[in-house]
Amino acid sequence: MNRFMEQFMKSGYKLTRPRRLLLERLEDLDRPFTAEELYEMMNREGIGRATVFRTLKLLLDIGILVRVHLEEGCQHYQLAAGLPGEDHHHDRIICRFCGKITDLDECPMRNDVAAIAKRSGYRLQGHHLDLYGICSRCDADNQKSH
Amino acid sequence: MNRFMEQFMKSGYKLTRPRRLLLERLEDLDRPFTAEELYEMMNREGIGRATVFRTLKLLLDIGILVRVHLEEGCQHYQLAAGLPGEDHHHDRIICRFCGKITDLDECPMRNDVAAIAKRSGYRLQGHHLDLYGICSRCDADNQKSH
DNA sequence: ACAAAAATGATACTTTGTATCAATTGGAGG
DNA sequence: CCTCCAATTGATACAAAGTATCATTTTTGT
Ligand SMILES: [Mn+2]
Ligand SMILES: [Mn+2]
Ligand SMILES: [Zn+2]
Ligand SMILES: [Zn+2]
Repeated sequence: MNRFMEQFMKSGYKLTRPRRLLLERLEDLDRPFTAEELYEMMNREGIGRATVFRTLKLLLDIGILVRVHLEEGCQHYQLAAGLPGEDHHHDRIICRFCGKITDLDECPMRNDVAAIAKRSGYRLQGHHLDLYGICSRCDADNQKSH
Repeated sequence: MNRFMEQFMKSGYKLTRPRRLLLERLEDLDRPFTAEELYEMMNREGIGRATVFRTLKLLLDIGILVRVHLEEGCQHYQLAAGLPGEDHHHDRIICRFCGKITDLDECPMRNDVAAIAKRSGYRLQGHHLDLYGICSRCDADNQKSH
């Protein structure tokens, strides 16, 4: 009964065997993953295709997962950072080598974003920022292997 | 022989009938579109499925089109803003109502992005920013219709 | 006009995701 | 603990999105 299961129960849905197994796997996944990757894992334990896709949709809805759009290849998922229901702010920095994603705790936007937006004629509602770079681990690895 | 066709020729590929027709349609498309939408348009003129998908890939490669990841539903395409080969900077503001995308001419990042990134242990390479809001046209329309 | 190379479109296929539905199961209430 | 029923499941068939193949056509340099 990990933190995901508790959060899941609160949502009112039944905590079934397939869902429990899936939520267990999530513990380990520290990288974005595709539906197909998850399906292959779960299918080894007998979980059906439809169930995996249905559950993914549920977890998005509940807020346990968020969709991630990487530079190439969309339709990835990852654990939602921070607490659900909170301000939906997901500025982040992504390693171009290994795909690791770290959420920024500070928003690096200038104060005059709103002004810039207004000049373009839009009423601003929100934003999403992705920084790209190389994480320290990959950076170190690449130094060595050269 | 519009600006796209000239740019296309320079790339060294043959300017064939299907490609010419497709590049003509692009003139009009001021919104992001899916491959399927484009296929349906072109198919009315006898262009085959494979050709449309192949040509899309070509145009991405040449830099006439860029891929756009919208909040919901990825895999859209739109005309590349600015000149190709230039700094790959595509910060933009997107209308949540009609999908209109306007590129920002100014980058609203604070000067200390690099510092924030460094604190997270990454070596920063670039970024991508999406602002979200309501465009002036949709804003006005919504006022009226209420 | 000719030939070679590039491109096309029909077709079949793969991949990714969804609808259907009979069978199963979790868990609320007795 | 047992019962019951709505919720859920997985098999299957299907739909949508994209790719490989290949015989035929088109483009372009000469
Ligand atoms: Mn921010
Ligand atoms: Mn910028
Ligand atoms: Zn990395
Ligand atoms: Zn709009």
